[in-house]
Amino acid sequence: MKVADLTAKQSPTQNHLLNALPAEILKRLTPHLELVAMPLGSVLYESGGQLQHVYFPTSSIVSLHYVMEDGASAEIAGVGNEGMIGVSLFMGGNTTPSRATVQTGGFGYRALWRLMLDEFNRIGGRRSGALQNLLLRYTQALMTQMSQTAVCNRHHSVEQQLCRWLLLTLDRLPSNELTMTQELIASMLGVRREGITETAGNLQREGLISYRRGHITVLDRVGLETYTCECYNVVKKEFHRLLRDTSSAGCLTLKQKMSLTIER
Amino acid sequence: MKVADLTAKQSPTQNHLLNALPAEILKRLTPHLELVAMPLGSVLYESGGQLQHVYFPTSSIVSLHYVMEDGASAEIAGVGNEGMIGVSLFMGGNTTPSRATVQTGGFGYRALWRLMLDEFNRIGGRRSGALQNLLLRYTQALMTQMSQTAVCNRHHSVEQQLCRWLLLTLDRLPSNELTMTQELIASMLGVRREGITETAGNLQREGLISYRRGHITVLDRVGLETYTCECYNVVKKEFHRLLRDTSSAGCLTLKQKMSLTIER
DNA sequence: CCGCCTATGTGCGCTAACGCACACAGGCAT
DNA sequence: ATGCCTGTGTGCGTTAGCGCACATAGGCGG
Repeated sequence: MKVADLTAKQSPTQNHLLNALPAEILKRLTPHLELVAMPLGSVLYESGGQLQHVYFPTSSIVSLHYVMEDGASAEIAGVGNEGMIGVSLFMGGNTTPSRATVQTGGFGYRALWRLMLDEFNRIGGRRSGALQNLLLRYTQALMTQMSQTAVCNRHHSVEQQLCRWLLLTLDRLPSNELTMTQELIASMLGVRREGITETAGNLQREGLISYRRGHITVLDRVGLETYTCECYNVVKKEFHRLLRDTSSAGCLTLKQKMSLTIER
Repeated sequence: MKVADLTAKQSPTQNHLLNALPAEILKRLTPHLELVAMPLGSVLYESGGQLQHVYFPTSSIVSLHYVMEDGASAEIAGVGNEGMIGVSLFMGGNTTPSRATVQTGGFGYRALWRLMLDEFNRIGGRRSGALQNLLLRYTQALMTQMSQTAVCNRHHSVEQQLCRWLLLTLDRLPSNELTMTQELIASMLGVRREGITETAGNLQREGLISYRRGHITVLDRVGLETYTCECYNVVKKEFHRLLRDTSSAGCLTLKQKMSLTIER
């Protein structure tokens, strides 16, 4: 598939948050949404840097992570087509101590901060605006993800964490294949690369995944769910509860994913 | 000091958030703020439970933590006189997967959720209301704390984490003494009790703290700061940046704390 | 088709933290 | 003053994950 094909198929509604907006607001916003390529590794925000744009990924996945003084890092949360990068704008802080890096290359839409902020504070027919309402709910979902990351980091094994991470990433992608080196996964989870090699090897031996140099294919999603810790489900449920109307749009269902696997 | 003395001295302005509100709003709110005792161990919210009140601690400290299926737990963030319990109300979720438990007994003010929500959505003279603005900034500070907890859990030693935790707790208290068993600290950090015994023993040997059955006194605050990881400072700075005007009110300065130590 | 860069596999020894099993001791209730 | 409960000290063996040092192998560019 060529890049032209990919961009041709892009639409703001592929981002679940944008898709969940009332038609009126989306219409008002659309002319100001800029489609941008988000290549692997590009840094959307540096720690402490001022926000220029708010990003709505469609086919890309972004990792919010903190880089320590000694260079080690740890992911705090991930953001895909279910979410948005730039919550701190609406919270009033405009910047965060964490960094936002593209973890899976793809596309997304962005809008200038001023525009989004105005819309956030705009008053609809009754009390607060629909955008504000939606984004605040998303913020809470994001907080749940952060919390659960903290819990998971404390108590769960690398294997459990890898499964959680694979599942969360998978849920943001249209297919069963992640383009992702073990090195990169390791740096996301904040563990050794060898640790990932080992656990991924186990999962492959168990027939749950298969991989080749930088590509991981999930073969048995349900199996992964039994290997992961409760953290995955906590996050998943909370996203669903808070963003019901938006949680399935444009995303393949489990069934569709399974059939994709079989085709392969 | 008797309980009567303690309650007599209570005022909503001892909570930094309340204190930072414009006089007009605080005046409107005050009649609806109920002073409540918050004894050690009491549960303000159960995981998934509906919020009835929003709490503003004055002399108490509350721990937001997640309890796992196997009973183990981990703290996600702490809330003292700098903050508020019940952010999820404003975010629109009304409930969270985590639990809120009083970790240091004391007092606080609470208000019925309906009232707070109305005030949150009330429109001031210009764009959004002052309460909304303040609480959103607090929410971001809370997110920073959660994020840093995740990072710290991943990369730092028990000793570093204990120092961080002691400092964060100390910053919320009027004196240099924490009333706190090692068992409780361990359950907050999600580590073994023996691990705390050992580390606390080291810190005592180094002359940084001294303790006796359930009471820890910080002797050398600056020393602790050199032992802790960067996480403490990240959280501290971010709180200060986001809530400048509120960050010192009612709180003893370092100097005052040191002199308290010397008096002792 | 070849070479090379980069990703992955594997094997050490090492350490922090765990789990468990006690021994001891402070301080509140009687 | 005397118990006794609860908090603290200590000493094991065990283990997950680390750090390092390589060996191998996939697959892209020439």
